[in-house]
Amino acid sequence: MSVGRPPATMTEIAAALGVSSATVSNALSGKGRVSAELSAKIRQAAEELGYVPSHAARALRTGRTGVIGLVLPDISNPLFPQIAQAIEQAAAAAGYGVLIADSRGETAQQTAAIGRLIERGVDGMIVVPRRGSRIGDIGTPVAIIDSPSTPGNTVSSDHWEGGMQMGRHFASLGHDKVLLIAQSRESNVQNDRIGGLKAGLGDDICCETLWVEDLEASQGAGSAFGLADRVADGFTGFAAVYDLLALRALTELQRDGIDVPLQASVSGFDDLVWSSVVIPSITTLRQNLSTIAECAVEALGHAIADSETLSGTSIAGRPNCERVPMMLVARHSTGPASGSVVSASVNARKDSG
Amino acid sequence: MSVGRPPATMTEIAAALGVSSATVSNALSGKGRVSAELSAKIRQAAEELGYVPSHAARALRTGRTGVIGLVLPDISNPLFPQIAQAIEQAAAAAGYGVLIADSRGETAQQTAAIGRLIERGVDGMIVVPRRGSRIGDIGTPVAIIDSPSTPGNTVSSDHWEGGMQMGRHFASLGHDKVLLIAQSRESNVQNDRIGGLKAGLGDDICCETLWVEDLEASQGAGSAFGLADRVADGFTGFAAVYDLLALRALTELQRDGIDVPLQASVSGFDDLVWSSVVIPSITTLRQNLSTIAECAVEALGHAIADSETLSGTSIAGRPNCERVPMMLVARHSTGPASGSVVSASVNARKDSG
DNA sequence: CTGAAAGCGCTTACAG
DNA sequence: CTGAAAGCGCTTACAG
Repeated sequence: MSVGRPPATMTEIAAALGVSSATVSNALSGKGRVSAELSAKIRQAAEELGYVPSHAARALRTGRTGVIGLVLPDISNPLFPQIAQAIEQAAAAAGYGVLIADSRGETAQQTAAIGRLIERGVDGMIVVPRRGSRIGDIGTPVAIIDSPSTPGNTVSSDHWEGGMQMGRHFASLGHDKVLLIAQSRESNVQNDRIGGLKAGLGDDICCETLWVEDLEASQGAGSAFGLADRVADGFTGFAAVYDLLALRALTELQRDGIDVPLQASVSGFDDLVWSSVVIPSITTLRQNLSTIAECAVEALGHAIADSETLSGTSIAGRPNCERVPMMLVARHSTGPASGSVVSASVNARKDSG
Repeated sequence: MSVGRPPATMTEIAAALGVSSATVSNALSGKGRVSAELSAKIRQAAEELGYVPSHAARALRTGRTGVIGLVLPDISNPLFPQIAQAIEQAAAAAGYGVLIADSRGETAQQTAAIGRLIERGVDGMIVVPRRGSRIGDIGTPVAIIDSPSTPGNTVSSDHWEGGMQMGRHFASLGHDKVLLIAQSRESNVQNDRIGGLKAGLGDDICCETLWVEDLEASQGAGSAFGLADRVADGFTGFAAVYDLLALRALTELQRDGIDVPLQASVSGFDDLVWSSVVIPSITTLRQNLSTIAECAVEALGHAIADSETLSGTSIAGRPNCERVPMMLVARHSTGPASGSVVSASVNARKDSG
């Protein structure tokens, strides 16, 4: 593509070759029946003249923009950028552009964001809903990334199974008392993870769940979790429901003079940057975001196709995407007995799942 | 907007009212001279019929899509989501949609990302360049967010001045030996921050810079920074050039039994989530991202307007945007002498700046 | 102040 | 296999 010259149009190619623009269109799209020779000549001319398709014209004519929207809740959850990146990749591969919309704050913002995208003419959208919000029929194809236990969910990681992996990991390391740390009882994702963790730990391990939400409500935000007391009570495992909580737990333990990993193990979920940056680095569970993104884009593509055939909206739904497996990333894997069980692999308890 | 009925067009409004579509267009855009009464009637009809403008048609006709591109480098830098959010806000307020493109990996990806956006017909784009890359004339209006010392920079925080604030903060707390922790010598942003830190600390305070890059080259990634030794050497201040490094420093110190903030102070830059989540929370410098975003969008808007008048590209450039101030967020502000100087405010040394 | 007309660049039946 | 024609919905000179 030479800089400076404006991009050529189909009409110009047609004029240069003495053919009709319909033929140019057919040759370039490969749809109409155009002879191989002419087709080749046209393709070459397009190349030489620096043809760039006009998305606007195509959109006006076909009613499809080739753009999908991505609605993300408050950015304060540091996982979302990675989702955005994965979606952008998958969308680009499928020929879609991605228009972003942020729905931080109230649920009303989410509705507004969706409205803006519709006005811009997106062919469909992928939404990661705000906690506790339901995305109804919005008159446009939608794919939803939330949790398998959410009604209307299109694609998500298998948070429950992930929790189970982590629970088994703790079990295999020989922990007897494990504290589960979560933040919101309203979060489907967190509830799934907690459920899985309990199942993975099994009946022989004592576990208790600390809901930070309650803690902050009663003592004000920013209060410590009181983990040192738990260690005194015999807890050696601390399994947080996402990495930020794990980070909080780790630093609080360290601050209070508890040696991690010698006296306690800490784990999180999502494998965000700092899980591996912190010393000691923490064990976590990585989501397969590229698969999730691909599933979402594919499902949305189908929904878009369907919405043309059928009349109205269609919620995307495909098999094999509702429970994308997560991957355990074991980092400081020391058990309670000063590191003697370090390399034990995942224990195959059969009492659950 | 009633669901189910397809959005009305200008032509339909015109038909319903028995006027021409040109008049409808003029009334709705407020450009042409249309009588107040007719104008009101048209606006009302538009409302009732559920008029939604066709961006595609407008784009085809005017040659402008009302969409700008946002090119971001590797997401692994957790500041970028916040930038993205701020840009989306500012762009929406200015009537633009935001198409994202990710340029992780090689510089070639950045070029490819820019190309994709141009093909999609964006009116212009905002790019946060990859370290060490230069954005030349790309035939489309561009605004660049980097650092004041980068040639071609459009808008950025005043990283140098921010560094100076932080340096003075350490000075005011009475530290004698401060270790500066940075990662890449190629980063303009990091160099600016280091320069400012040194100036803010002044000549009386001993400071040294640890380049982690060198460390990893010689000892492999993931190696400890050896900060405990520094404490033994009398260092009490640890000023990292971004929060992730600060986090690493904090946990390493704590792991090695150093009490923060009693024996050492740790600070970062950017005020990312975890700076306030960690215990103890760390002092940092917050960028004014909404101002930066607004400046970038405004500058880009001017560049887009110019590019229609003049012939070719124009690089955005506006006053007052090249050095947006940063804000100190003091958290654990203890000096080296076991907390006696906790609440000292910023020291007004005059030996620099 | 209002309208008729052209045209942005493409695609899609429909003829030939 | 190829072309002429219409039209997607808007905006913009230009007449009236």
